[in-house]
Amino acid sequence: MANKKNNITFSDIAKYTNFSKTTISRYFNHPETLTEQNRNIIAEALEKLNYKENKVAKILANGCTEFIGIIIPNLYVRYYSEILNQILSTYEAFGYKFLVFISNGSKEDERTYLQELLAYKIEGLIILSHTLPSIELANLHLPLVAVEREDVYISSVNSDNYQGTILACENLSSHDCEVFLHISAPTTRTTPAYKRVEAFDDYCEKHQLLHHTFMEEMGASHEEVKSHLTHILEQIELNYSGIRKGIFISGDTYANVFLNLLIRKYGYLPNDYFLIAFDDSPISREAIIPISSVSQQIDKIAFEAVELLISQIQAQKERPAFCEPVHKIISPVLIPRETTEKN
Amino acid sequence: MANKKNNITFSDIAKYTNFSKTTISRYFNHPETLTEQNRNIIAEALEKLNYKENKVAKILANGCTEFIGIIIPNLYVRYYSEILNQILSTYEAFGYKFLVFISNGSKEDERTYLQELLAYKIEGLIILSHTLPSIELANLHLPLVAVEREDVYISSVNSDNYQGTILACENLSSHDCEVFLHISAPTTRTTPAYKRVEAFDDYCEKHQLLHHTFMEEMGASHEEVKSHLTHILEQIELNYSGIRKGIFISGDTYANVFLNLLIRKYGYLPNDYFLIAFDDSPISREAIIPISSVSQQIDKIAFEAVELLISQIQAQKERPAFCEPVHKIISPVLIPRETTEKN
DNA sequence: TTGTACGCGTTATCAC
DNA sequence: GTGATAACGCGTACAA
Repeated sequence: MANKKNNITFSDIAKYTNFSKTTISRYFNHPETLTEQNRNIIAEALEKLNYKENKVAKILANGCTEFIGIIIPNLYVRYYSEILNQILSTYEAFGYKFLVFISNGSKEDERTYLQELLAYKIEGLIILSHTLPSIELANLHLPLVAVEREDVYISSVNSDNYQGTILACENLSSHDCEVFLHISAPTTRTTPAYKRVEAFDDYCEKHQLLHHTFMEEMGASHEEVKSHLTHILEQIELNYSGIRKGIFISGDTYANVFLNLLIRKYGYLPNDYFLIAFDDSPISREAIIPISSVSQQIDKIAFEAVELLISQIQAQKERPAFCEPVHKIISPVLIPRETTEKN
Repeated sequence: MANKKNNITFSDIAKYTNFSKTTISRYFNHPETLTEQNRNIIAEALEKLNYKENKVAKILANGCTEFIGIIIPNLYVRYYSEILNQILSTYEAFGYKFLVFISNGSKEDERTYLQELLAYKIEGLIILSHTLPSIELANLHLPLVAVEREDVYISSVNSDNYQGTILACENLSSHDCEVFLHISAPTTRTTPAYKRVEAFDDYCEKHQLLHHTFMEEMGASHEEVKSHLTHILEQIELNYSGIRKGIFISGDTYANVFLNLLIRKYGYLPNDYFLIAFDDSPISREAIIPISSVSQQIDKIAFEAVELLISQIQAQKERPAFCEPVHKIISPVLIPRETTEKN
């Protein structure tokens, strides 16, 4: 009944039921073409012989792996772990399985991951790492969606960094801030986050507001970040003392550190400080004083990314032609909290 | 040269080089059995025809998927995202690929994930979710390693929760705390974290210390946690005012909330409060006052889990007999920070 | 050292 | 409705 490897196959079921392998296959893929009686016979046999399906064989025969590859920089940054969380959760909706690689920033390694993913015949790729240029990725001729990274030659889903920044500025305006400050790590022009820099400047210049941007490399460790922000805080206290400061910090990990520095200095958040962060990761809500933040709606980004990818997978199956990159934008939402809405 | 699907296979390479498919296969799997000259010829052909390997076919032929399945509760909790991070990173060391499912706590769904994983012929499973009892998992007769969950019938890797708690208590002792308090969410006897409760009680009773355990359901949201801890803090202030309090909080997310409550009340950490948390996730270091914490050495746990799983996979290949469950314990390390080491 | 022939477990294309 | 038969792409006895 079972072969040496103790693996029940269609052949075994076929022998047992006196049908052919074809009929067993149809039982799974086109059950409506069988009589109910025969369906029952097969169902019983499957049960009795304890049949387990083998998708590897299925893939080889019909070419559909239902695999999507993911290359993500790390899971240490909240944004990434949450977006992976949301992407993996789309299994319920779409049924695609995910092969996940963590990229450590080495191009060499990342190319290895790509080869491995291609070898497993992934149907599409979601890429969050920013190591390889999009032109190289486009040359894979594989359905592909980038999330929050350079996306000149490939499809992508991003949050509207420009609009989100405007929301933050408008909130700071509504609190009559007298100087607008932007704290950010350096970004390059092709990066989605660069839009935050642009938007901040645009807004301040349009409304003729006193403003300044602190843009510097913050370092990788918490201690480095803390020391950089300590220095920035000193400058702010020196140059803008006594006036209402609206501070927009790109990234709420930084914002949390900055807030903690203020609290350790004063024991409370001084009245002339108004803080808004970006991302709205849990730390914003859990900070000692809950931090106002621009939420990226990560669940939507993830869902749209998978949906867009699948639509491209299907498009390519029908006509394997070149697809124009599609760029989707998700609107962010301002979550006002205590660092701006004081009472 | 290429077939209709534009897929180069061994056949194509064979025709092109006038070797047989077998020789091409050997080029990859036993290159030493070819002359260097022929190897070069084949290498050139592979290059010229742009051959891409197909691991799906390979799997079907030799049965080795190099897939490991992972079922993890979520990536919202830092411990899980970090352990997934570390597990995925073992690709460098072992080459196994990971199929990841997020379990939402439904048994039904989890069984679906298991079936899916089995259909893809995973060679082993790492399970962190605690939805299904280990007896059911053991019945899969699949190499299996549990991490930080009930593990009566299956192999596991856990941190030494008992020893970690003792380390915490010893530190609090060294600061001459007069009352020992333990704040924890409820745990059940078969859960690894239950050992923290036991160890705390054992230590306090052995040393005849005044002690109390606050064990209550904290709720899922930050706001709920905050409200529970506010209440606990009130009780502590009421019952133990004026004496040195050593507080052991199981989980540094809770510890951070508790610390923030103290700082918002006093503007600083009062001298009679000594705090130690468990887990040492980034929040411990990044809290407004860095929190002393018992580190679980997640990197080691992840590595040992994968290593143990692979050893079981190999053992089963050699003699597919029943394997006694193996339980590995990783020693935690106390990371002293400002909430205990005051100056 | 190299080639032949068959197997892995399923799907697809025809016939019947 | 059902059944042969040939793919799918690679590995491996066994033979040469």
